Amino acid sequence: MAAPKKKKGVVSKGTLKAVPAKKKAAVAKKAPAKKAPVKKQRPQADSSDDDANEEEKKPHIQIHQQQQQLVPRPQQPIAARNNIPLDPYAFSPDDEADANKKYQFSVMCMMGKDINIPLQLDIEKDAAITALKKKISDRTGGKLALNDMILTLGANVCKRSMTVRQAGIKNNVQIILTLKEDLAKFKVSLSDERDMTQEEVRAALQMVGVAVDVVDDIDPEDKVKSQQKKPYRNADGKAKDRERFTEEEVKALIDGVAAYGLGKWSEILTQSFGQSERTGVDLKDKWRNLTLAASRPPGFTFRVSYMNAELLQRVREVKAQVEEKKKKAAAFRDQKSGRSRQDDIAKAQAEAAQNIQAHGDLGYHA
DNA sequence: TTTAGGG
DNA sequence: CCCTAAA
Repeated sequence: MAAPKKKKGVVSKGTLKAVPAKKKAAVAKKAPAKKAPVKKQRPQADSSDDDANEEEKKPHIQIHQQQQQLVPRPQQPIAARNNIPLDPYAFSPDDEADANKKYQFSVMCMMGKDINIPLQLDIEKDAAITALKKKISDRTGGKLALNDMILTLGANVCKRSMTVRQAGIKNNVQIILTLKEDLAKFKVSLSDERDMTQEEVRAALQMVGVAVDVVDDIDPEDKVKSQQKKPYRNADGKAKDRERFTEEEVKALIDGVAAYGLGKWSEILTQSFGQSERTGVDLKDKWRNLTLAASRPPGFTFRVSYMNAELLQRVREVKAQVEEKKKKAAAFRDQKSGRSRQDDIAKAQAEAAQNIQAHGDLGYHA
């Protein structure tokens, strides 16, 4: 643990891991400003489309390093698919009731103010909302992309981060499907990313001709904790140029955790990552996100293609293995030092009593 | 300096 | 990714 590792400073040609070219500019401009008393200010979160702030690259300085090929999203929004002669609104639901699934319900496709297409669906209760959208998409022959639709149940938006059950979906409920394109037409917006009040949702839906109740009958136990999306923007409002972890880096991290243990980020950094812009904190954060990803419900869609079932399974295994090892190590330490949790408490209390015995009254009494 | 967690 | 209390 005494390897001289430098972080932001030298930027030599990448060794093993990806050393993105773009970050070099950022480093270069940050180094000299080492002592600038610049006050960094948190960008006021403007919750815009989370997909829109990816660009803003720097055309210059781009050395010949192979560009990280951006992994395309599964499907493109309607606006981008201008080459389909078919009317995206014209699809007929073909029910094929799989009566053995957990929840069966209907989806009313509110497209425009008048078009309502009832759609019978069923889905596992612990599937992700995204999986549900995928089913709907399939029914349309893929003409409707996942990102085109917003699902609501009453005055609640079914967020992509929720499971079907968490969204409050039950047997025989009716879900409303509204297209983002239509929402845009009416100058309103609904988000399945951030939290919205029921009133906001109700008002927005009303504008596109959908009336819903504002009663919340979702079991509190099934509700997910609020997940406010972070801005991911610099103080100047421009998109932050973050470096996505490459598949190679992720695998190096997983192997590193497996090899050196949980929390050994400095170690992993020096041993499993060659010259890299990453820091131990980066690895720690990434591991946190990886384990979170590994706990996502089936059907959850990730932004990068390498987050496949196999990789996620590996994360789960390493996580379990490493956490267990750490727990046993802690237990061993306690045992070796002749202690136990209970003993610690007893000992502390004894010491406290001792102190009172020794210095107890501190001469405060008359 | 490195970790661990919340932001 | 950032910020920072603790270790």
